[in-house]
Amino acid sequence: MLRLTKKADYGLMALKYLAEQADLAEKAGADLHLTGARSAKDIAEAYHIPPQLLAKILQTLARAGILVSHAGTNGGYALARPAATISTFEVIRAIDGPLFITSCITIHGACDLAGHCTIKEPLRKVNDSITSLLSGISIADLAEPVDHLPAAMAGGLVSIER
Amino acid sequence: MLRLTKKADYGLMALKYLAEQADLAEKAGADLHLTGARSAKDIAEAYHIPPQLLAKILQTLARAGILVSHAGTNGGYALARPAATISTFEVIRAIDGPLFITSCITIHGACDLAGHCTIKEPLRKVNDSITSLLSGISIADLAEPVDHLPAAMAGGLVSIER
DNA sequence: CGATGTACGACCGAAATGGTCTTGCTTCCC
DNA sequence: GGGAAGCAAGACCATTTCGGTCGTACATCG
Repeated sequence: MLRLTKKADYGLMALKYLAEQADLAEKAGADLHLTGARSAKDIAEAYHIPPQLLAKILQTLARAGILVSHAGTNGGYALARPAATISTFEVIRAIDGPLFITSCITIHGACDLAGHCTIKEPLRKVNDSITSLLSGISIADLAEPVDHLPAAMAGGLVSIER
Repeated sequence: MLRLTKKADYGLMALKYLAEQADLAEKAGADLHLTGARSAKDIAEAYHIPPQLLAKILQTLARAGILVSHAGTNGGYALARPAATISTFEVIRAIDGPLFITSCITIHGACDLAGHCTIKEPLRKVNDSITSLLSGISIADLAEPVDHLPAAMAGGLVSIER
């Protein structure tokens, strides 16, 4: 249940990586017009993921305004904004699309089963809770050792085993 | 993203329905050994969902100990416990299986990509938050008009449009 | 015994997912 | 200017998952 796709996984990993690069570049005082830009291939190699697939993911991220791309030799991708201002929610939505927790809630909020689906209201709230949870977590939060996560993440630690 | 399957949807709807039936039966003082038992076909008709599919879902729930079944004429399914003690999490897990938010976290907690997946730790916490969120919502919460949901559901209402 | 209903496994088509290939266009550097 | 490095984008494909159906077997009540 509640699985996010491998693409989203990859996307988050790549963003985290780029965030670290940007951080390093900044600390080194580098005067690159694109601080910490890295090619899709580099990132793919770092994490052992299919380069072509990652490329496609990065492209969609760039289209969504989360990354900026730079073609040509020594080109690559870099964060379009500071890592702290990019939420995981935004990323996931850009990659996986605006899907909802319940199949019954469409884009227009209408239920296929007009009247007889009384379950959707409470579930919509669950949905909202999750979105706000994800919205509260930025790429920067992923990049740094996470001991103190945003308040949104408070909550029991239910252990899940089969 | 974060979609739960139609089966889980159906399962929750059916449980809600059964919870209401049990409630009615109790109020009427009925002395049924199985209070509010309903056949799969009845429920399916009430919500316009494929009867055979629902039957299979109910069987799964019965195997999970959430429902009790009674074969034969006038048989059917009823809640095995009070609706307030059945969490949505439990239901979803029974139907969809113990899947995790990130594909990288397996049952054994091991990551395919041994070392180089540094994203999983924070995501695991998100995962835990969601589980505890769902654990805090019972079937009874779904059945009654939901104005005051459990505290776990506090959180911003982020509106999501395409 | 027969009607009603659960139990369960095999099966199937459609859609989503994960991934590859090809082709084209930009930019840098020699 | 001409490569080489790199992004852009779309067609394409294999595999899995999902939603749903069918058939058969078994239980129970009247």
